[in-house]
Formats: sequence, structure tokens, C-alpha cells
Amino acid sequence: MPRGGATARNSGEEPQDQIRPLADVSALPRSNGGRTRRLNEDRILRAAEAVFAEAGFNGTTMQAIAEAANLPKANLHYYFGTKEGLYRALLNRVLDGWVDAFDHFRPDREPADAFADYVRDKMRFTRQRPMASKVFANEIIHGAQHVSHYLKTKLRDRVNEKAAVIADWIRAGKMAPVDPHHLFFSLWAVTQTYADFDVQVAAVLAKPKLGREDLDDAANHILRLVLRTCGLPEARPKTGIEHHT
Amino acid sequence: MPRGGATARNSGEEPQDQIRPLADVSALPRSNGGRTRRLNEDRILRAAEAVFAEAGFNGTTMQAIAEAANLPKANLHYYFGTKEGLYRALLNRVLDGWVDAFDHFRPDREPADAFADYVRDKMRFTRQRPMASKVFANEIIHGAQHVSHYLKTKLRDRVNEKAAVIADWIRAGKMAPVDPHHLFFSLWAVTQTYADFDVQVAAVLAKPKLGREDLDDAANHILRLVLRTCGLPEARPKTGIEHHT
DNA sequence: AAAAACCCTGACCAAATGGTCAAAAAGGGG
DNA sequence: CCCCTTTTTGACCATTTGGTCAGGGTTTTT
Repeated sequence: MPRGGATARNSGEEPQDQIRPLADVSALPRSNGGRTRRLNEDRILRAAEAVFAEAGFNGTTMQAIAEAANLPKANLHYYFGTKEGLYRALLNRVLDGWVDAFDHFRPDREPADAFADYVRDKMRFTRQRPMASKVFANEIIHGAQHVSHYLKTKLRDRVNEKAAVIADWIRAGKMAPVDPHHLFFSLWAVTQTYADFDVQVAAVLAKPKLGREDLDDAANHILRLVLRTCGLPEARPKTGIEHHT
Repeated sequence: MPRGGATARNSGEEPQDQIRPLADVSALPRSNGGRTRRLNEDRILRAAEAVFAEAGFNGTTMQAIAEAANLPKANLHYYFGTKEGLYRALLNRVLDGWVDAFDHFRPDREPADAFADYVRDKMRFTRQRPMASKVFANEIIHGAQHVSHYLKTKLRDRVNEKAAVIADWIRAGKMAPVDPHHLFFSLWAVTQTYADFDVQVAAVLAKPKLGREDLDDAANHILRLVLRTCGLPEARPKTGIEHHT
């Protein structure tokens, strides 16, 4: 497959170890410093996020992304080479924000605070970028072919590191015994379910769409669930709407 | 693509992966009362479940299903008309088994027992038919275009009915206050995550694949999580390995 | 045995889709 | 204005894919 004259910087030509964020473009100070490029790439990625989230990789057509971005199809190929390249670039972008919430689990923190912050962060992400979550979920469901390396290295290491923190908290008697790994799986599951399966939740709740209050309710519920699971005292929610025991 | 074998069209080839023991061999009246049809439809649906789960609706080709079922493509069209028809038939089949687990929530039961049975059922389903779960998850993520009506009617009614049971249990002081709807969402999330996101869980646990023990661990964890959330006493797991608080 | 109903399938489309390319436009430094 | 790089895009393929169909086979009924 001969590459065209267009140079695709972000395409995934390499086997499967591109987890880096957008390749840094500063190498070429030519022209306007690649401003046009960055601007257009961002525009395309934004459109791609929405389309990929709704249709999945195979269901997404370059044409659809092009229309969503208001650009001719050939333009996408100019910037990202192939559909796969665009998808990889998008995944990198999504993955970046995914593990950051882990930072809340630090040994010096109080478990209850860490969990509260984590849940709040996750749910905010769910509210602000539900599409990103869906793109990721879709990738995993279909075998994580593009991110398996990432899962087995960076994510696993990160989880193990934070699981150790949880284990220490348990040993120190700061919280009830819980399997740290499965606790994380549960945390991911209950938070992401409101992004990935939003239509199901909305349907059951008889709402046309999940609103902010719904997600706040969800966040409160999740936090309660986590705190009880970890044997931690329940802090009253900030809004104070809830009636306490 | 999935199948590399070259043994595509042998008219007399018998499948060896069929594990459908027909109830009675002696008392069957006629050799055929639409039996061929049922047999073939089942065979196709089984193949379709695997392929759709792995590739999603758009990523699945009739050709791939045909190869997985060891039948010519035209045969699938003969039985199901269109790809959409096949998909819908599959979806119905999957949905059928999906709400049945709800039956455990009956007013006369003890909450702890009901939850235990529910979790066990769900996890057994996850173990035995992970593909079915993925097909469903995929459908929901992509907007539930084929099942939205089902979600808004049957599922919603069912959930409301069972939520009322939970609410009664809470009122009766049999369990701690929890939002019943969100409790269900959490239950679905934490159980299905082991089917839908199995590769992620396996990757983090450094296993090539989730085994039975992993799912048993998960089930124990989930049950503990649920019981604590509902303020119910923890029964010791069957294996007795765990030491309780 | 003949008719009827059901089953099977290779061969064949029309449409959609990822990708290519050449030529033209825009941009900018000298 | 000229030269070089970057960007833009319409037109154009090769391949894939869902779907059709006519004709042949097999089983059941009359």
C-alpha cells in the first residue's frame, strides 16, 4: 500500500504501542507553526469522537465524520492518513483523561475523601464528555484490539499501584476489607454505566435524556454505595437535600 | 476473516459443536415438523451471537456469520431475510433471558437471599453466555435503536415493579435506605462489567482470560458490596476461605 | 407416483466505502 | 514577484457487502 504524498503524522503505522498523546508538532516551525494543522486536527477529532461513539468503529464512515466536521473527506485523509489512524489518535486522546482520576488515591489521604473526589471526578467526566466514554467502552467490548497493550502495561501498573494504597488503608484499619482490584472494577462499572448505558437508564427513569440532577442523584448513590462497601461513615451530600438518618 | 479454514463448502459436513440435546427421541411423531428450520435457525443464531458480539452490528458481515455457522450466505437470507432481521431475532433471544433474573425480588423473600440469588444468576449468565451480554451492551451503547421500545415499556415496568418491592423492604426496616432504581443500575453495572469488559478486567488481573475462579471472586465481591450497601449482614461465602469482619 | 411444500445455494448485482491522486490554491519569506 | 511548503478538494478507483434469484434438491402430502 503506497502512501500518498500526504504525510500523516498521527496515523498508527506502528504495531501497537502508540499511547502517546498527539505527536508533538513543534518540530516544524515552518509556516504558522502548524497552527492550521492543530486546529483542523482538533476539529476533526472532535467530530470523530461523536461519530465513533454513536456508530462504533465499523459503523463509522469517513464521510460521516467529514460532514460532522464540515470538511471534505479527502481532508481527513490528508491529516490522519487512514481511518484507523484517526481512530488511534482519538483513542489516545480519550485514554489520556481516563486514568488521571486515579491520582486521588494517595496514601496520605483519608479514604472517604479520596473516594468522594474520585466519584465526583468520574461523574463529571461522564457528564461533560459522554462520547469519550462510549468510544472507550466500545473499544473494550470489541476486544480492545487497539489498546490491549496499554491495558496490560500502563493501566495494570497504575491499578496495582493504587490497589496497594487501598490495601494499606485496610491494613491500617482505616476501612473495611475489600478486594482492591474488584473494588476498582466496581467503581468503573457504576460510574461509566451512566455514560455508556445512558439511554437505558433514561428509559427506565422515564426521562427523555439524563439531566444534571439525574447524574447528581447517581453520584450520591454511588458514593453511598462505595462508602458503605468500605465501611466508611457517610458524609452528608453537599447540597444538603438528602435527609439523613 | 475470523475463520481461516478452507473447508467451506462440503455438503455432507456435520457440525460437531452442537450441544442441543433434543428432549425426546422416542416419541417424536413426525420426522419433521419444522424441525430443520428450528435447527438451522438455532445454529445461525448461535453463530450470529458470537460474531455480532465481537464486531458489533456494522462490523459484522453476513459472510462472517455464514462461515461461523458453516452455511452458505444465501442460506442465512433464506431463514432471516435481512441482516437486520437476523439481528432482531438475536436480540429478542438475548433480551428474553435478561429480565428473568428479576424474579428473585419478591415481597415474601428475605432481601439478602434475593440479592444473593440475583447476583449468582447474573454471574452465571455472564460466565455461560458472555457473548449475549456483549450483544446487548453494544446495542445499548449505540443508542438502543432496536430495543428502545422494549426499554421504555417492558423493562421500565418490570424495574418499577421490583423497585417497589425494594422500597417496601426499606419501609419495613428490612434493609437500609437505598434508591431502588439506582441500586438496580449499580447491580447491572457491576455484574455485566465482567462480561462486557472482560478483556479489561483480565488485562488488569494479568490473566490471559477470565477463569471460573475469577468470576467466583467477582461474585463474592459483588455480593459483599451489595449487602453492605443495603445494610444487610454478610453471609460467609460458600468456599469459606474468606474471613469475615 | 405425482404434486406440493419446503429447503439449498452458486452466481450475480447495485450501492457504499476507504483510500488515492493530481492539480490547484493559500501562505510566507526573500 | 518568485519559489517553496502546506493545505484543499473534486474526481476517481478497487473492494466489500447486503441482498436477489433462478434453478435444483429433498421431504411430505395427496
